Amino acid sequence: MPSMASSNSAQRQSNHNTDVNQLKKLKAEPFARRQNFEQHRKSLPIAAVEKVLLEEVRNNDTLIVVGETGSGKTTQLPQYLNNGGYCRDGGIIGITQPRRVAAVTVAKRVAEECGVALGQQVGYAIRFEDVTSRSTRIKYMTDGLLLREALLDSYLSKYSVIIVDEAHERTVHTDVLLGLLKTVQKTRSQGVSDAVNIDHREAKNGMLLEKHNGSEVASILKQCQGKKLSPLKIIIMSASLDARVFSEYFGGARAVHVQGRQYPVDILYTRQPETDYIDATLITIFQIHMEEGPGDILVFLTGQEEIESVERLVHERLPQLSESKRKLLTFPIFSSLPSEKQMKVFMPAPVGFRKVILATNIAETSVTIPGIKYVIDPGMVKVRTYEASTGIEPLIIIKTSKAQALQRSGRAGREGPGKCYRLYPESEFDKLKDSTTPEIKRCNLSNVILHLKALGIDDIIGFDFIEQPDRIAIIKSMELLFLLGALTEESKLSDPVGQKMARLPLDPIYSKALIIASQFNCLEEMLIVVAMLSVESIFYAPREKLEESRIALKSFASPQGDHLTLLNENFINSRSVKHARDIHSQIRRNAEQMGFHVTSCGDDLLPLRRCLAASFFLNAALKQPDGTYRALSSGLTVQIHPSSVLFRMKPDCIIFDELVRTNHNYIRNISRIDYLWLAELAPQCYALQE
DNA sequence: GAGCACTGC
Repeated sequence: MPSMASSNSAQRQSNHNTDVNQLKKLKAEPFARRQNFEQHRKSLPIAAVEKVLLEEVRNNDTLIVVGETGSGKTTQLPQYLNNGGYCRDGGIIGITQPRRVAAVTVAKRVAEECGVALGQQVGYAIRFEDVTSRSTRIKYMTDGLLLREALLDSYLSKYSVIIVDEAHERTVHTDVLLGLLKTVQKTRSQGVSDAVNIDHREAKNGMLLEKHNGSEVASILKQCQGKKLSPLKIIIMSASLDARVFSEYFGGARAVHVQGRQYPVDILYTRQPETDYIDATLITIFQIHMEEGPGDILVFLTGQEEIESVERLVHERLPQLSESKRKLLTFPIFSSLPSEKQMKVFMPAPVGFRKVILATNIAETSVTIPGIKYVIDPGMVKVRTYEASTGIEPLIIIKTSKAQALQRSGRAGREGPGKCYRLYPESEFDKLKDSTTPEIKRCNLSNVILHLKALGIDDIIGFDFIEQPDRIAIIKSMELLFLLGALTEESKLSDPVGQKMARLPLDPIYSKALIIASQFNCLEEMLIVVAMLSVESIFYAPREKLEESRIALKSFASPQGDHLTLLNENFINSRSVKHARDIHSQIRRNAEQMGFHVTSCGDDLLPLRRCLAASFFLNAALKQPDGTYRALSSGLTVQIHPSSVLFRMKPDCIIFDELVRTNHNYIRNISRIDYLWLAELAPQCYALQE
């Protein structure tokens, strides 16, 4: 790897500087820090191509930048563009990230490098947090947030450049954003002068259409009036493997490659396929521990259950080793683990000990753990899929893609040369898919459709997605939106229901529940229920204290069902509670802005259950003689999940929030309703039989 | 009487 030499020397250089700075600390700190940043910036691989990049951006409306880990593209390119004059007329350089932490940490770093206060020239915006000001010129944000902004300003007119970072991850948000940007760019470059002259009576709902002839460019928002729209530069940043996909999508856009900076990682394969990858994992952990030099081990497993069993097995075998070799510590990490426990993986091991981190996918991109020298990759991953026929989203365990295997092995080369043990033969690696199936091909599309419709894009099947979602999945989701009253018979966004639903940052069913609750005078209560349903369970039951947590839970139980239980906080996950509170205050504000009256039904919670029936009617189920339930819309036989407060009570007619398939079809978060309410409140689905 | 990968608005 040619970049290695320069990387090492750069490191020595900066260490030397740090020492010198310590001596001058009192007098010259700000200056020294700036100088340090300057040195660091110049040492990044991307610095060598600054001029080339600026020239390519000048000559091309769309550019693909391919850069591996450590190239510096995320922090540097926006600064180059700023210096290159792309903010001159008040334009903003927007950089999107799939994850919130990335947006925040990169923005902080860049503000420091620029020597400005965060939120001034450099800022960030994520849900619940807007750290920008009128002077902000470089703005980091989540891609989902930019999509929301597009609902208010469909031209994204305040941005002169939009950089879509980590595009290879292909989240739903990224894919929808790419489609939108393509349309916006076209409109801004050719339709601008026409559009500004459009008769305003034609403009409705901030329409943004793909065709730009005559009155169809009705996409004029008030804020665009009298404003001269400048062309939009789009930059797509991606890791190397799939640059061609992006280039083709943007009409053969140019791609520039930027060298990465990573330490070399030795990849080792097994000779034969493993029949039991858990056992193979265990053997590999101990093999590394006995034979290899110091350095921590990162193991990629598929879920909590595997992590806990490997942890148990390691502890069972440890006593078989000689005493001096027992210095091995395990640390689990997965997203539902409370943050205090997650934090433990970041603590350095005591002297002489080796850490083994047992992780899910969370360690692939979301969390970077220092000290990792060895990666064990069994090659499996648990993913959510979508079955259009039933609407179920089952989790299944599948083989990783090549890109994913590469990402995992890269985790061993962040601080020095490392090793990655792939627990399958090299011939198997060659058979893996190049990249992971994009999320848009395996998820429920109702929110995507609602969003596109609100942007004025009516032809969803004809929409120019980078990868077309399944036709059946589109139709299924449109059906759902129609039954909820969000779409008209002509598949247009309905006014006001569809319009209001699109404005709320929630699942369509939850938005509908808020709209109905505002009419039934129980919005106060429904805002709480919906906020709680929108987060992972706030109840946390560690295995070792299962009984205790059950007793604590019982004191909250409402005999009317789980939704009412959520209204009534000892075994509570504080991260979930905070998240629910944030969502609650956001949607309450949204509701008020939309003119909803936030009133309470007081002690009589009957109207609340009627609202639940009126919005979750597609998730209604009837008890059958054998105590199981029949889900009315899918016809599936389902069972109440044992975690439900109604598990033993088994009311005749219920609505549920979600259906999960494990050993059985389990329904979760359930409320008792009256069967007759369905015909009364959802006649579009349930006609009374004569 | 069960166990759910990861994000995001």
